[in-house]
Amino acid sequence: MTPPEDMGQGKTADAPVQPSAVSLCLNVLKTRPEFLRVASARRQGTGGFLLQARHRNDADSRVQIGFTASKKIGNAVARNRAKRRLRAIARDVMPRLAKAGWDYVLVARPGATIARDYSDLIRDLESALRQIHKEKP
RNA sequence: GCGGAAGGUCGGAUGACCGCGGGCUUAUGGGUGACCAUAGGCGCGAGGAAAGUCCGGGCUCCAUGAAGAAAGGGUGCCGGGUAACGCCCGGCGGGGGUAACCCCAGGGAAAGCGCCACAGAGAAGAGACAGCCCAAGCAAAUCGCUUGCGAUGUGCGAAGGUGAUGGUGAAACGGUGGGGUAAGAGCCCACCGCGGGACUGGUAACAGAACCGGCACGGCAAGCCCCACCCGGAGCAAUGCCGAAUAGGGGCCUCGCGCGGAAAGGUCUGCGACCGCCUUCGGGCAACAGCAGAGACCUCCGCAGGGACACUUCAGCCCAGAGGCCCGGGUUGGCAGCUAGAUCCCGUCGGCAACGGCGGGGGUAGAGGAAUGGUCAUCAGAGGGGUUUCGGCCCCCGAACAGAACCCGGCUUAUUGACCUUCCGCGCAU
RNA sequence: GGCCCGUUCGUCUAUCGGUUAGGACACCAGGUUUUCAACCUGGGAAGAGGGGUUCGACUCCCCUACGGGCUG
Repeated sequence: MTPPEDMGQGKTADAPVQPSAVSLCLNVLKTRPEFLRVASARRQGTGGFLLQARHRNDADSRVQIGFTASKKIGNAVARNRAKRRLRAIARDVMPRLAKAGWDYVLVARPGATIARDYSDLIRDLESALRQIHKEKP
């Protein structure tokens, strides 16, 4: 497995303007209107979760990510665990495949998000991002 | 050894890499600065229930304070513990278990009201009904004879007696046995039950009990209620501060601006020493102190009324506004509250215990859409499955319930198992 | 987070501690009709779960589960 610090250092060396992986993931969607806007745009289901995405038509080039786990997932422990796993795969995949100026929302699925193998979740997100970017508006 | 009972402890360990939330800190850059950004370093980071929100508090705000009463709600054997509790401890009473032990909202039903379906004669203060007994009387039968009277038993039987008997029912106005009687009945007796109870023990609940009473007083108060005690309401999304933005609002409702007095002060009117200014030297102007007066206003006092106080009273405050309700507009920022507290551990003393006193020691989650995740390694692991030469070895599976949101004390509920302590019953050995 | 309320046939709802738990719509069967609808007749179907009080609980009390509302 490639050491992540090598990858990060290489990126910052090439393009210092681009935000690092950490700051990228810190932009989190919070309010209900933001979530509703993203949900009304494109969506792509996978084995472990549902991905929603939308290109904000503004000058801001940041990437924003939101996480959703409804009461269907289970009790508070299960909901938190699902969000953590989604956050973990987003941290892994998003710096490589996310497009500037887009909002993404990851919606947990009952059972699957917690039970599915971690490497499968990574592959799910990679393929889902490719699909969702391929779609024509 | 088997089967039980009670109480307690733990809630996997170590490590690697990549990440998360606070805190402290270093460097660089920016900024006058508070500070911000980036990169590092150090250290900390969920529970026994963090849960349910069922009780009790702290804290904050609301109402000016005190008292009282009503309403409403809660608690309910006794004593103790506690900040407090509906919690805990120790007793008492009742029930269950061979026992260890467990369970119980466990005050009052002679203060009153209400209810007790169906069944049953009857369901609450009681007598009706059926039945039983029976004087008079009636009927037929037998016997005697003086032939229309007497006797005997039988049947019916108004009035009267009786409360034993009565398919029932959750519950039936004491039970069993004997005596007694026309039939019966605590009518009488024995035992049991019940009620009262001097006295004794105990702080008390309560226990024991001489003696008395022939027996009345059914159940339900988690039905209303009575008694005793407790309780103001809302909740950290409370609340305070800073900033931004909008507005500088609208509507509805309730009650009000009264009377009398005082004159210390303000005020006003008159007089006005000294000083000041002006002067045509006559005086004039202004005004402090002082004196006298006035009572419009301020002020003060009294009375009446009103006001918000959930109600009433009193006190206080206010009196020209005071108050209540609703609608509309803006913001979705920051800081505080925010974690050391009725705290935990150890020792010792008091206490049966809950707990308390004293001494010593320990401590770092504090987020704000919300932090613990991912990939692994080693070890531990009650036990289960497979294999077996029954010593074992090897392989596989193998933690549950669950995440702080102001903080504590309890209760309740969920939960993988393991371990420890004490106790009871049975069996075996000595 | 905090504060409240509720749970009865498939659905919406009644029900002074004593019932076989009532009604409407829906469902099923039969009748009517050439057939369908409508109509008529009949039928099935419920007290969230657990404990307690009581002779007896949908009803009263406690606990749990689930659902809903309000709140800056």
